[in-house]
Amino acid sequence: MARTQGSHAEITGPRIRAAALRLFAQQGYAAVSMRVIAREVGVQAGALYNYIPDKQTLLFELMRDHLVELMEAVRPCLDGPAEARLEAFVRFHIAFHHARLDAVFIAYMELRNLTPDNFAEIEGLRGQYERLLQDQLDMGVHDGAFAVADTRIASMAIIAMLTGVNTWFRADGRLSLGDVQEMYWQMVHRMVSVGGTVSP
Amino acid sequence: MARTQGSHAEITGPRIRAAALRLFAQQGYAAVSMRVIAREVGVQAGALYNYIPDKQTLLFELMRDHLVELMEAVRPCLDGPAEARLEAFVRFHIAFHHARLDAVFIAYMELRNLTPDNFAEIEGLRGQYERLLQDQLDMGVHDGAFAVADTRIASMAIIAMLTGVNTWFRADGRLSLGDVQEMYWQMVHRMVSVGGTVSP
DNA sequence: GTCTATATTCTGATAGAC
DNA sequence: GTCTATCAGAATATAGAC
Repeated sequence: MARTQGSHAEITGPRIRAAALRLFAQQGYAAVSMRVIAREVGVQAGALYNYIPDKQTLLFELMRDHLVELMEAVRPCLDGPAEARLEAFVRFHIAFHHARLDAVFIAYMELRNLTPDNFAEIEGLRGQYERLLQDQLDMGVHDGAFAVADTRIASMAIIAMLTGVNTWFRADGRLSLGDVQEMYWQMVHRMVSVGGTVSP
Repeated sequence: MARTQGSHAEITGPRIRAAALRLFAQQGYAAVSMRVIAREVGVQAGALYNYIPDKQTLLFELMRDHLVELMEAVRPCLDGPAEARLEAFVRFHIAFHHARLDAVFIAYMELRNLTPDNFAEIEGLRGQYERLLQDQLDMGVHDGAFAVADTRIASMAIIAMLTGVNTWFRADGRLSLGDVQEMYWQMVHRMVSVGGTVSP
């Protein structure tokens, strides 16, 4: 039997998430009403509740899905010699985050709008990613490939520096994404190199 | 003649700003109502409008005052040889921002809640501060004190790295603020030094 | 699966008494 | 300078028709 007219289960769910992602990033979670999300999708506000239990869960799942995808995508960067792994991580972080401006923005800016339980889960995922970089630095120091006074501080500094690219880089500017990846890798390389020297 | 009972003009204004600063930082501008601010101060919502024209202006002035204070406080860091100026800037940025967690948070997170005119003014002030660091790097490169491929990129990277301290550093942790200032200066020093070498 | 209608609470801002 | 009362509208979420 044909589907009831006006029924679009397979596409409405993803469209709600896509609209919420963009609107939350542009205006903020608290400033975006369920009615505005519904209008963007082309349904009435009540229909949203066929797909999401409430607004809070919608926010939480957007953040969780982003971080889970990040953790899966970073895996290929963890093979090879220490310096190659770090370079791969730097280039990956910049490219992955540039391709997901809205999700990155939300994952950083809307933490305070999560319930305590949801906040704990998101912070756990973020901590795993930060720990990943710290482990890379620890192994490089152990190998003698890197010289870093405090790998926890260095990993936080590097992640902040790389994520900061999203605040100013636009693909139509004077630099390509490849230019930016190259320059950031040079800066990170200098930061962690033994004796402050970088071999050519 | 004695002041009307219940009248506290001199202290209510600053208390409104202090309460708004803290609440906006904790919950976000859009999530904080005028009634909640008023309750925090200990007055009724209507009384707030003796001190501020509207909620938007309250947010704008908090951000503007923070950035104006930042621009004034950074001035003493701009004297001396290139390397000393950069070290002073690094230490200053970390200390100044650590002492103003709420204002820094708001100045970064609530930009999207400003009207276009107010946004332009705030972005102008932030741009002045970023340009200040870039000028320092330019002068150091010109002197031969620094080797930096792109001073604009390097200044954005350094500011993001330094501001990121606010996301994880707490004074009761394993490191003192002085420890952190020292380690970040070492990392920045390595990043900008000629030939990637750092003299002892 | 989507609609309309609704319950309940809250919102920013103003008017006028004191 | 602060209060109370109020306006006009928006918020999240639910109920029940189709």
